[in-house]
Amino acid sequence: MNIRTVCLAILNHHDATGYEIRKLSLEGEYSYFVDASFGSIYPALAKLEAEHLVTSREEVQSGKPPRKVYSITEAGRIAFRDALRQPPQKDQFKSEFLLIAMCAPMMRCEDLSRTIDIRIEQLQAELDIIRNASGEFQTPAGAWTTRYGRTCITTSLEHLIKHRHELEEMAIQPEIQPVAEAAE
Amino acid sequence: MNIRTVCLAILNHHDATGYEIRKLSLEGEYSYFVDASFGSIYPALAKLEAEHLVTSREEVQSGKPPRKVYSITEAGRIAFRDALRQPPQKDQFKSEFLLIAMCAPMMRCEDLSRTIDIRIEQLQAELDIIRNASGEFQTPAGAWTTRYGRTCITTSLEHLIKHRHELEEMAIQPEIQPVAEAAE
DNA sequence: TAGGCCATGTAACCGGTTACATGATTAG
DNA sequence: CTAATCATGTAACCGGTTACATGGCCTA
Repeated sequence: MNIRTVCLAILNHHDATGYEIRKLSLEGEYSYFVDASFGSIYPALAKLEAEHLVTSREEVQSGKPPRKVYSITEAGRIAFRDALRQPPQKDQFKSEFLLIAMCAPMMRCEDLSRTIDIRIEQLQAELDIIRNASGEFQTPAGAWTTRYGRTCITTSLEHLIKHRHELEEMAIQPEIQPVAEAAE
Repeated sequence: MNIRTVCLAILNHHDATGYEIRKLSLEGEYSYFVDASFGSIYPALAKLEAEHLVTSREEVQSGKPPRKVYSITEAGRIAFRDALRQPPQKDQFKSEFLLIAMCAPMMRCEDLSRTIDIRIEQLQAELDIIRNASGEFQTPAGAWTTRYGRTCITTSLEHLIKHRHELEEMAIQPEIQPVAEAAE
């Protein structure tokens, strides 16, 4: 999934500036697809314009820098439709967390617990993003996608909360100091 | 999650050649983390060796090309442990399929159905990989990771099977030809 | 006999990120 | 007064992929 196609996808259902596209790709309904940075979006838009797949108009605003609003052209819609039709490449679910989980026995319990906490927070943050996206006007297809995402993330979160202790038990337990005798 | 760390992770629990590391990253228990190609693995291993984090020995085989078997060193184990301890970067779940789902209304029903079929096959293939990985000798942590992965993928698959028709109804329905009158 | 598997490695390329340059406005 | 938000864009860099080079053995 390259930036180019994502730009077309977003412009396909509403006009937007490069700045807005980045926000959508990080926080909005499009965050499942990419995390795009300015350094990739602006050149992609410029290239799409050169190919006449999008057009742009400058909107001068008082107080703020002028916005360059892009719109998709008919040729762009066709190009996008064609891109959609060809078989999608394999979804990728890459998790650094799982690598850490797999190596639990070589971690100190406190480090592992902290890592799990962070992971839980990340999953909750993703659910928040989805909840916010659901609030906005959405197409039925957008709503379907949102429900799908929510289901997957919720399952992941619940499994992690339910089974984290099993993993934590595998970590290196802090040696109980024999100073305990002093308490007697 | 860079290739370098993945090589260390694999070598951390058994010796391997570059060729084997690639297979593990594509099909084995490590497929959650990367899909690494030769072009990245061999240079990574060479660099790790130059840094004394791994060592290698050549094993001549009859009939087959000689294997270069890598082992992790004590310094490598320490470097890996340190890498594990720092907070993991956000997991990424990037799905081209979801982008297509979001655009269901602009697709022909047959194309959409085909895409969903492919996606289901992919998910089933991933489950097969996990099932095979479970069969092998595994550490408890490996088993935990495997269960986690299986839970997430199973949920995804079941949701998709259960709700695919809702999405398919949104696609462009093939126009019913008024030739139907002929049947009367 | 064609294609796949084993096995290692290099070079060209490319898609992306990071950091930089610029600058006004607004909220804390 | 500081930090964040709005807003666009470029240049250097980097981590990876793709394709190439090489070659024997085994299976269909």
